[in-house]
Amino acid sequence: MEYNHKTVEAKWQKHWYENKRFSVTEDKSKKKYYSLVEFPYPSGAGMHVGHIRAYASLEIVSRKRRMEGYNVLFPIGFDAFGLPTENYAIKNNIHPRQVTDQNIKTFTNQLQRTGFSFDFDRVVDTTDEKYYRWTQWIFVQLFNKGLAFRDTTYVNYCPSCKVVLSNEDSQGGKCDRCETPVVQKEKDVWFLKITDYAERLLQGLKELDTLPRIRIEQENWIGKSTGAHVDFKVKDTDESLMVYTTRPDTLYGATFMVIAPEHKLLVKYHDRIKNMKDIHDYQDAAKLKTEFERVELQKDKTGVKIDGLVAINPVTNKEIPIFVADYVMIGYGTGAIMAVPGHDSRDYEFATKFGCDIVEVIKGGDIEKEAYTDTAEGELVNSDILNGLSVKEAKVTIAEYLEAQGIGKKATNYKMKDWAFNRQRYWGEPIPIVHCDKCGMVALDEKDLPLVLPEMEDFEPGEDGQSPLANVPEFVNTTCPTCGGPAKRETDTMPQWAGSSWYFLRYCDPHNNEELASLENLKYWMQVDWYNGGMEHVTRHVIYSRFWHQFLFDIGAVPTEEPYKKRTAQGMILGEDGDKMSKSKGNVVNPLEIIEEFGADTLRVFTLFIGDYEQSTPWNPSGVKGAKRFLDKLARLAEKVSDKPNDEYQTTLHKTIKAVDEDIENVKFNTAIAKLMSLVNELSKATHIFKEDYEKVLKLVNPFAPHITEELWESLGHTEDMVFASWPKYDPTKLVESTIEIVVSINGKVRDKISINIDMSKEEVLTLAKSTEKIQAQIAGKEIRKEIYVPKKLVNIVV
RNA sequence: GCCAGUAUGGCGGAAUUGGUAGACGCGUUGGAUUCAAAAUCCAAUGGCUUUACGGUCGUGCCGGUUCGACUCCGGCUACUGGUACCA
Repeated sequence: MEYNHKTVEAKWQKHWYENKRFSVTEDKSKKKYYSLVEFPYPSGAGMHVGHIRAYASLEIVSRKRRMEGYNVLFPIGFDAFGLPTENYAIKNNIHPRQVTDQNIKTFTNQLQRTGFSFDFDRVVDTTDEKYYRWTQWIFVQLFNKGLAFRDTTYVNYCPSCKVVLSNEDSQGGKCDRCETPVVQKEKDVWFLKITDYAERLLQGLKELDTLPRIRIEQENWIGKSTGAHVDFKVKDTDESLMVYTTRPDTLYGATFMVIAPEHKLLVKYHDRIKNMKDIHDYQDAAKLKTEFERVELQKDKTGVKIDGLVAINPVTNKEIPIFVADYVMIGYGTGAIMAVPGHDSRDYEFATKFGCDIVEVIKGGDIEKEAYTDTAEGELVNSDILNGLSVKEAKVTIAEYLEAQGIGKKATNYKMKDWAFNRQRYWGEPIPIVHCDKCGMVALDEKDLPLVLPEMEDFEPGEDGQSPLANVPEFVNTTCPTCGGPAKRETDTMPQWAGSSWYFLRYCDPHNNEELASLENLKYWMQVDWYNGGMEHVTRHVIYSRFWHQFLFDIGAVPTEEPYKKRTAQGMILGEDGDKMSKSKGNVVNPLEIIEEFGADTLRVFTLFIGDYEQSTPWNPSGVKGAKRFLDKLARLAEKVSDKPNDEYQTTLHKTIKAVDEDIENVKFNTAIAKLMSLVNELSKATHIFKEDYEKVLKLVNPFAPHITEELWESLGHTEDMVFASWPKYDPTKLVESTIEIVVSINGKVRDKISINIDMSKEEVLTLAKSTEKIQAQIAGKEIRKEIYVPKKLVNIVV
């Protein structure tokens, strides 16, 4: 019998959602479990099968946890501010609000058609003013603690989107969204001082249960390094030029210095510098270079020697030249370096081009040819007090020496930069700050939040990177909350990362109008027990949200320092052609089409069966029917159900219960399903199936295919639905077989198989093994040198 | 460049405290059922070789350890992701 997936699935979806089977309350009598998936950006294209797969993992876990007796919070929401919606709205002359509402409707429908057990009473929408009121509130707290500030910098600017981009949004010199080459533009922008939390963000990773590659990616992003600050006297001035170096032990090899084009030394001593015009020209040229060009041109070092200023190496006391070059960045360390060309390939290249001295200070290479950089270990030479020491010893000695002389001390640096927190577009949270001539920048009072986005007709961005909000005088012109005088509102909006940095907190108390979420609810639900999302969000989103969470912890708004206990990341489903799914390539698979033809259960099973969950894998359209056949077979087993127990398949059944349980916990959904398929194959060969056993099977399959299993469960006479039925346990005594088959090999090559009793001794097994016809033929006339018996596995005879 | 991951049949992928390589699924071939088809069921399915029994080769490449290596060690190659003048 084949079941009709359309009627069955519609029936159970109606039952679940109308009866709010997945809506939870803070029931303190039960253990809680909080499973979190990254909420989607509700694009106009709707979901693709990748979304289904991303959510399916914790959908399985959540349904399993419910059956295990947990009170499960499994929420969903929409990260709905953003450029695609705004661009679509402009193009089609519709308000982004309307577009967003429509897209959310589409997504919700798709999610429900797939049978996801989300708590739809807790849906959050970042563009809802009841939500972004609290996003703004958090910003105000950050601002009041000095963690939100404005600074003039050169920023990445996309001339097409007409927005300023963070470094993260403009990788490879191209706009993340539209691929237009990015240009540099001077602008006053908002920053969040995430660097203040760098060390804590790094330390907090120790507590996080995650794969090494996920942890390492975050560690690299934070980029901690340790070394020293060293002062280099500038000759004939009181000035010291401070550098940061991770290799103070190579100080004797520092034969010149390089400062970034933006370095303030150039301003302070401009009248002493004789070639100031050359330097100005160089600075101007550097400004024009985009990040992309800097990277592309990295092989060709450029720079200008400062004529009029000379530094002194503090340990050799030699005069060394100072250069300006854009391979030194103003934003990292002190914006100045000591160049050790003998042991740094960048410095080597620069020294060769500009004719600087190259001194070997660590033995082992040939600095005539190239920089010797394999210097994690080695022996110091040409280094006076360090001569003969190992690198390790030299680091200690020089550090003590520098401190004693007062010319340097240990220092730590982080690659991570402050978070550029702004966007010059309409469809984002307005930044709740007022600019007053008298009082400066003033945050809005809590009672004046939310600062609502004004209704507008025209969302075209202003010229010159201005936000469209600047075109609305009613919005811009206001009064100062402090002095009451005339003032102007900030017109930038927040970046997309804002709303997603705390949404998991709102789920704990989504309708609270007094605070972002009550401490009581947060204490019950937090931390998130398991958070699954994309590998691409491991650095930015996860770090940004951890930063906000640590800050909220510091001001007492949340009860835990870290938000997440465990983090996993799913692999992508690629198009049939092996490329990333994208509209432009035309290889997107629409889940609704699969649901129509094969059913939601089939789609769910197949997206998890297709490959290892944490690995990317191409979509295989013909494979879908395999999942469908499995479910049809499972349904057909109902015909064999009987009240009589059956011993035929007990070992397989209990082994499968154990394995499926473990596989789900270990994110091995593909093998869990494979083992269920094997079990169903075996059961379909059995003479009959004991009813209780069939129920166990249905429970195991239920998290993967909830509709059909509910239907079959009901057909067995159950009136309570399966959602809270108990998860099956295996019986350890049934895992052991009395008779097993083992392999007999000669010199490691399999020659025969024998059936043995589980408690036969080694001697008995070996005797039996040697007695078979095939083995006799193999060992006849040969000398047996060694006999190996691996209990329950194999016998190996060496001849 | 650096960091991480991956490499197994026609395809997606299983199997690592070293112990039957290819579970499970797709596809293919043959058969049953059918007026026929779809669906379903049964069987076979890594290469070469053999009528068959069997033999032999085989987990990206080269070498090593071991009774035994997809698994461990040394040396490469290719692809994917992240990151990048980070001092």
